[in-house]
This record gives sequence, C-alpha cells and structure tokens, in this order.
Amino acid sequence: MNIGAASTASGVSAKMIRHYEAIGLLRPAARRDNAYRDYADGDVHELRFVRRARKLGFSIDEIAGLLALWRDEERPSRDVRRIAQVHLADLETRIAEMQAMAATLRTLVHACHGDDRPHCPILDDLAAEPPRVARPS
Amino acid sequence: MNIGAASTASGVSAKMIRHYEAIGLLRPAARRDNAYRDYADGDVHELRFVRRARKLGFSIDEIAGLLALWRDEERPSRDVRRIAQVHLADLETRIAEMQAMAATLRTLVHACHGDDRPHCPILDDLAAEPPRVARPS
DNA sequence: TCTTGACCTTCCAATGATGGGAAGGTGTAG
DNA sequence: CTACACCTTCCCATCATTGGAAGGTCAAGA
Repeated sequence: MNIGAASTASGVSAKMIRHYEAIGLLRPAARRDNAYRDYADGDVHELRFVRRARKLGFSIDEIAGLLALWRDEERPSRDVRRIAQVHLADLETRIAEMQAMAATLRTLVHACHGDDRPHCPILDDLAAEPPRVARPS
Repeated sequence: MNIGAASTASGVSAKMIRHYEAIGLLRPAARRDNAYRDYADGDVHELRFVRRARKLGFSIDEIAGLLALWRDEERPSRDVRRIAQVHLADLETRIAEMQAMAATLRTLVHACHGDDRPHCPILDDLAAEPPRVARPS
C-alpha cells in the first residue's frame, strides 16, 4: 500500500505520516524497490490510533507513550490511565483559563453599545491600570 | 526609561517588547544616543494594553486592530465590539471542542481500572475502528 | 514510443507566541 | 580598573501542521 492509500485509509495526511516517521513517532516504513513507502494493514491501524489520540488532544510525546503501551500486551493499565489522567487535568486547566477569558469578554461585549459612538467599555478595560495587588514586601 | 524598566512597569518581557516592535505591532521605540530604546509613560500604557489583550486571548492581529481603534478617539464602538465578538465566538468554539475531548477522556479514565492488569478501555477506544459513517456516494 | 497526469521522494520554510542564548557594546558603582 | 548589570542584534527552539520546490516513478492513452 502506497502512502497515499494509507493516508486515505487512516485519515492521516501523507505529509503527517512522513513527519511522524521523521520525528520517530512511527517506525520507518518498509520500502519498495522504487523507494516508495509500503504500508500493511497493521500500519494503517497504528496510524488510526495516532489520529484518534490526536483528536483527543494528546501530544506527540504522550502518543509515543500510548503507542508503546498499546504494542506491549503485558502493560499494566495503570500506565495508560496515568497518561490519560495527566492529559485530562491539563485539558481541564486550559478549559478553565479559556472560560475565564470568555466570561470576561462576554461581560465586556455586553457592556459595549456597539454603535457609532466612540465610548467603549472594552477598550476602557484593556487600557485600565492593573489592580495594585497587595504585595507584602 | 530603558526597556528593562518598561518591562517591569508593563509586565511585558523585554524580549516580547522587542518582538512586538519587530513584527510591527508597536511603533519603533525612540532611541537614545547609545541606541538604547527609550520609553515614555504612554508607551508603557500601550504595553499594558497589549498585555491585557493577550491575557484575554486576543491574537496579535486582533490586538493590532484594537490598538489602532484605541488610538483613534473617533472610532465607533461597533468596530471594537465586532473584534471582541469574533474572538469570543472563537474562544467558545475551542472551549466546546476541548470539553468534548475532556468528556470522552473522563469516561475512558473512569472505565479503566488502572491496575496491574493489561486490559484497558482507553487503548481499546484509541484502537477502535472508526465508525463507518454513511457516506452516500 | 511518447506524453500526460497522478503519484512518490527529499528538503526547506512558514505559521504564532514566546523563550534561550551567544557575542558584543554601554553605564555605573566600588 | 574592574565588576556587574544592562542593552544591542542575531540565530535557534518550541509544537503540530502545511505548503511548495525540484525531481523520480508508474500507468494509461494516442
């Protein structure tokens, strides 16, 4: 199977398949006489694994770990769970940060008339002096 | 005021101040005889504006627009509001995507025993065949 | 047989926001 | 005079992905 077919079958772009190989996430593909990469069904399965993990937001490093565990029939599920938990906590932190941003923005957008007049609470907020937090020497 | 003082006063790192100047977000700073950048209070105010906007997740391009509007005493607040609204919608989309990831992950982490045994629903999910979506030719 | 077009190869570069660090000039206090 | 803190520019790295150039390969049709 050429890289194009593997790409179609897995949903991972050919560009990314080569990239994943280059950075060592995937083992070097078999080559035909013409130097074309040659993929088997198992490889496509791995590519789909990677794609699904990316869709869940795992980093390449994390996926490398997950792939290694997946290949190891004896892995303790604890190891897999730990990776997933760390990533989940990470996601939750970032979601909370973005929700804080969104909440502030919603308030500001709501407060802004959004008409011809120049007065704008959004700019007022952006330009505001930062609150002088009490910082005991 | 040297760049270090402006950095301390604004909360924007000296590195980033130079960067913002290099990419054209900020006007080239005044220079002293020794070629050191020289900042006035107004510049620090602008830097704080940029910092606050970054904290709300605005992109550099969006901040460029906001800065221009801020400088223009005659701007219609509508223009500001539109930028903020687009960004807010963007944030909400990304939050929803991440929440979908997190929800899936929570389910999987919950389903995984996380012990010595190799069986792991997390890997099972990642390795699952993608649902064959009906795709009427 | 020749051409066309769809594939494949490698290599280089860009994205966006930020940081690290090198190599060298400047300012000030001891 | 010497430290040391500051400043300058320049290059490189991150992370995941995409775009493109320059060139090789293969199959089908005239």
